[in-house]
Amino acid sequence: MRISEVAALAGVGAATVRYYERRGLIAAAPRTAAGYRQYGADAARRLRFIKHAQVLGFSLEEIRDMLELRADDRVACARVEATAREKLLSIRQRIDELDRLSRTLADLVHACEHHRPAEACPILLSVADAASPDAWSDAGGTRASA
Amino acid sequence: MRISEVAALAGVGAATVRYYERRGLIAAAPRTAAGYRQYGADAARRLRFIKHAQVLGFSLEEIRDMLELRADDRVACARVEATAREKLLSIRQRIDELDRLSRTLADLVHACEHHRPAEACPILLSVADAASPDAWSDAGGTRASA
DNA sequence: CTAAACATTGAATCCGGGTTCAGGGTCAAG
DNA sequence: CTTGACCCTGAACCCGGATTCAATGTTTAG
Repeated sequence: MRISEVAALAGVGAATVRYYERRGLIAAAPRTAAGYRQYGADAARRLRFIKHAQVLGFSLEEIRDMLELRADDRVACARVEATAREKLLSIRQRIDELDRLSRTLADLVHACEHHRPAEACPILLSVADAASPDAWSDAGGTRASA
Repeated sequence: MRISEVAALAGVGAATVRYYERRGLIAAAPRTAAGYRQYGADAARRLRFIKHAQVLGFSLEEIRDMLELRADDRVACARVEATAREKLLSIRQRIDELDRLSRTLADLVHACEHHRPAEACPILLSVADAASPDAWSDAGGTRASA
């Protein structure tokens, strides 16, 4: 199939496929006599792998490295696992922090429910507790007119 | 204190502080006669809040929006609350996505634990094999944002 | 007084991850 | 044969988020 077909199957644009090729994430596709790239189903799978890995928080470079490990059979699994473990840790950490922030925010929204005047708005008074008390209550405005 | 001091307290570079000022994330600091920016502890707190929010995955623009809630002193509490609610929703969505990702990754890492040779690496199999990209497309497959 | 170590500015650069553009070829239908 | 959809290439551009540079001014310790 041609590039835009494989791209569509993977949910990316044709330009992105070429870009991945340049970046070494996918092999240079065989060409027709006219120079058109030709892809098989495997290419679509590989592209989907890349997208998935990206969604999981891997950078293109990390993904390329993982894909390259396929050549290096002996160590591959362990290295891939190590990379995945690292990502897992950082994702969990992120979840944790977001969770704390969401609880803080939820409390404040809840406290806000009685539509007070702005000077008494609990959010305005203390939203940033999760980060550090008072981060909001100074610097009287975000205006930065130079 | 001067710019590099406050920057150090927040764990960023002085250039970043100026950059944040330009971007409207922090107020323009008062200046000495010579034009040097002067900061108080509040500025450091605000910077730390920004860094923290960034780590949580908020863009500078989102962070600025959050901080601007404070700038609109006159606006009713209701508006503030609505914005906070929006943020809360997006945070929860984020948590949700990350949670799904972490479960997928954890499954894969777990499957990896017996240090198979690369031919059997579950992570690599998902790209190498026509058989089952499912490990990725099922658990992790819900679209990332939007 | 001098030199180091700060500060100022705007502009340029960098990185990641793409997208768009210009200026062509190719192919199938009518 | 022409039209329109597709493809090619390399280069330029975009965005977010900074960082670095150059040219110049200020502060401070010796």
